[in-house]
Amino acid sequence: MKLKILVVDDEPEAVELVEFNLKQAGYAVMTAADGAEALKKARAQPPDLIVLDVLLPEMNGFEICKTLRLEPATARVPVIMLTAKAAEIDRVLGLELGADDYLTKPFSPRELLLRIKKILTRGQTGEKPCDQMRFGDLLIDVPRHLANWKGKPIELTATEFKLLTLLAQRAGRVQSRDHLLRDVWEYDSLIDTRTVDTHMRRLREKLGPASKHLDTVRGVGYRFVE
Amino acid sequence: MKLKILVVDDEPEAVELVEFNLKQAGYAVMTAADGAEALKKARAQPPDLIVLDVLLPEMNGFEICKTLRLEPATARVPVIMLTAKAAEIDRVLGLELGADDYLTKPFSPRELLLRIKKILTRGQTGEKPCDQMRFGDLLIDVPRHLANWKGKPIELTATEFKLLTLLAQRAGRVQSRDHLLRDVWEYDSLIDTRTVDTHMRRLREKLGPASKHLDTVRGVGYRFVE
DNA sequence: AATTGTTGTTACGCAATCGTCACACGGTTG
DNA sequence: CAACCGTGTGACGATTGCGTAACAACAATT
Repeated sequence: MKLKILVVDDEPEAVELVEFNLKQAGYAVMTAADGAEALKKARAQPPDLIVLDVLLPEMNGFEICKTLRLEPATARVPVIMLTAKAAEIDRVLGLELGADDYLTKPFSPRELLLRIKKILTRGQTGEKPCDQMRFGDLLIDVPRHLANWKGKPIELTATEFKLLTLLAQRAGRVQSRDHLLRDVWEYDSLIDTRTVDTHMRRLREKLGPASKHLDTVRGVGYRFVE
Repeated sequence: MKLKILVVDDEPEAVELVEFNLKQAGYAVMTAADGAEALKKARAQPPDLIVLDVLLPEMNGFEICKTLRLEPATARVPVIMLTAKAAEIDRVLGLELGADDYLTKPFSPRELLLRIKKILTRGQTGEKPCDQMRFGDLLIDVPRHLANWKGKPIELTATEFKLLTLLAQRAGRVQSRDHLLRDVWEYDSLIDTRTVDTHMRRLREKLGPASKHLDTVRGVGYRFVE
């Protein structure tokens, strides 16, 4: 019994690429090119997960997501958003839309598969979407945009919070500066700057004792340890 | 019924060398000098495997690979990439491109034949170089950039870790100093080959008892044994 | 317009790391 | 047995990478 995934994107090439990779990975794939088609198919045959591009003609991904959430048949289907700008991430993952994850284009199919697998296996174990993360005394609340240390709030700027969240979500795995620049800052070029270092410093400063979670892996990047 | 292999390279000499060796080994060989020709031939008569040079005029190997993956007729054909720099290996082997293996130039025909044989006999069990490796009490976690010996972490520098990972991934096969320099140090052939010795020494030192996995093959190079 | 807060860049110093050299050791060969 | 070759070992400058601070650009607010 294959798991069904609905892929919504108006670019046929993108759909094909994703579809191929998902089928390769053993999923059953449905596709839709616009919002109306997506809603129709999702209602007729609720999938186990939806990959949803934000930039669509007429009805955009946000509206589709909202609509899906309102209808009982599709309210609980996990959604992964594509092309969300960094500025929109909070909204996407927050309670307003309730997407389960996001990816910024261009993304590697590998990355997408990992996210999908994570979400789908999470469903089996009955865990709720972790918009809240706790590591010891450190609490990160993504939708509320708050970080706590032993109950005491830590005031972080938008960039710092994004950086922290990203590292925490990928806890354990080392993130290179390039990778962080791409995901937090949305730079596609490999420009050599010390921007990441500076923000890591500010983040550590504000985190205080909680900064023990932030590891430097010399010559490679940074890592969040639990 | 001979297995068909498509060789794509713009240098006639390289093609000839590979072609000769493959025919010698009992394969049927098709050749192409550029991307367009390669795609055309691959579509017309899908081969059992493709040897693909990255550096090609006009359309490079990455694009060809992507295109091949998108078309049903060629999507499942294994690809071995040539001339990938060490920095690009992850991308090449990742799901984005989905190559099955790679070789850095210059390579020995023998090496290429081994890789080809391995892939073709592998059959449909889509084994990919996994990102966690265990050898007895030694655990190597690539994304986390960690090495463990009986649960105790071993602190390695970036170069040491790369060296260990590379040897472990090619477990069993002897790696010459030149080969290691190309893959770990990214073909800075200006570097003294004794550098490898020094790093092997440091690696062994830090690995402690786990260094029993690192064999010296006198007059040839080093080998990781399980 | 001025102030405040946030962000990205630049400069610089320190320390970890790297590559090289010189020498010691052991196996190999004649 | 002695000369030789290849490797292990230790030490030492040179380099690199990172943390830090100061600065400039920019936006938001007053």
